[in-house]
Amino acid sequence: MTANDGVIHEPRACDSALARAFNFLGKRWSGVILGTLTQGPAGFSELRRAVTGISDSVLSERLTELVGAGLIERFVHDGPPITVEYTLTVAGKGLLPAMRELTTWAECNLPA
Amino acid sequence: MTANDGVIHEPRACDSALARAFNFLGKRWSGVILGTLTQGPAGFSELRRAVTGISDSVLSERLTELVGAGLIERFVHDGPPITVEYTLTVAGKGLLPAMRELTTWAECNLPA
DNA sequence: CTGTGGAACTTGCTTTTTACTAGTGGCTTG
DNA sequence: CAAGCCACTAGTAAAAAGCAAGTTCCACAG
Repeated sequence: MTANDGVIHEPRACDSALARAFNFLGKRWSGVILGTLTQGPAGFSELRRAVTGISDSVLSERLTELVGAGLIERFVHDGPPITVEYTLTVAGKGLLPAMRELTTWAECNLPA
Repeated sequence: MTANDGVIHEPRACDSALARAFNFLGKRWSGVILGTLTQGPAGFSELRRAVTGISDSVLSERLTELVGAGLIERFVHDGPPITVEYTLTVAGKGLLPAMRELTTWAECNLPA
């Protein structure tokens, strides 16, 4: 160690912010749920239908997580016909541009 | 069915392109691997160090998948000291803008 | 030439996540 | 009041991820 003191081969880490993002998005279904919600609020069954393939329990779990993370909100409208509505929070809406980028990318680069 | 023929309450599906994107990105680690590779090519061990927490077997699997999907390429430089290098393909590089969006979003909305 | 160590994986086994039913309680519809 | 939708919760089985070790090829130290 003669000349390059201090510059100890930084091991090239992935951006920690990106890593944090993929703590949520890297979980199966989260991205699609968020993506669906970008089109507007939805109820539980509506989401289940939109996110083809997901099961009730996992949807419930993912929603709880995302609410906990502050990306979506859960509103209970008690009618009498009590309904639940999930919407994006401000933080969640911030994902819109990224989602759009992702969508256009997928359209060009991922054949169906 | 009198006036609204054809407009049968479309069940609001998530954009299929987005869903396709999350077929890859929705898997644990894929996003971070791709994100690391946006900073330049890397070898296996380099990736293992960059993607903190991933195991060898999963990294190997993810890389194979991503190669198969055409997002990254695997080059074998046989020296004698034979080394392998993973780089983004053109399709993979197309993810850059989306990644950037995601990173800035995470910086603002996801506290460490 | 023996020993240490890195690169790039693969294999085998355990633990965590997901998925697949079912079931609950409130409320509407016929 | 039976049948059905909504929003979930519970229980269990299958799939994925994690962990630890082993492998081959090579380089460098002693």
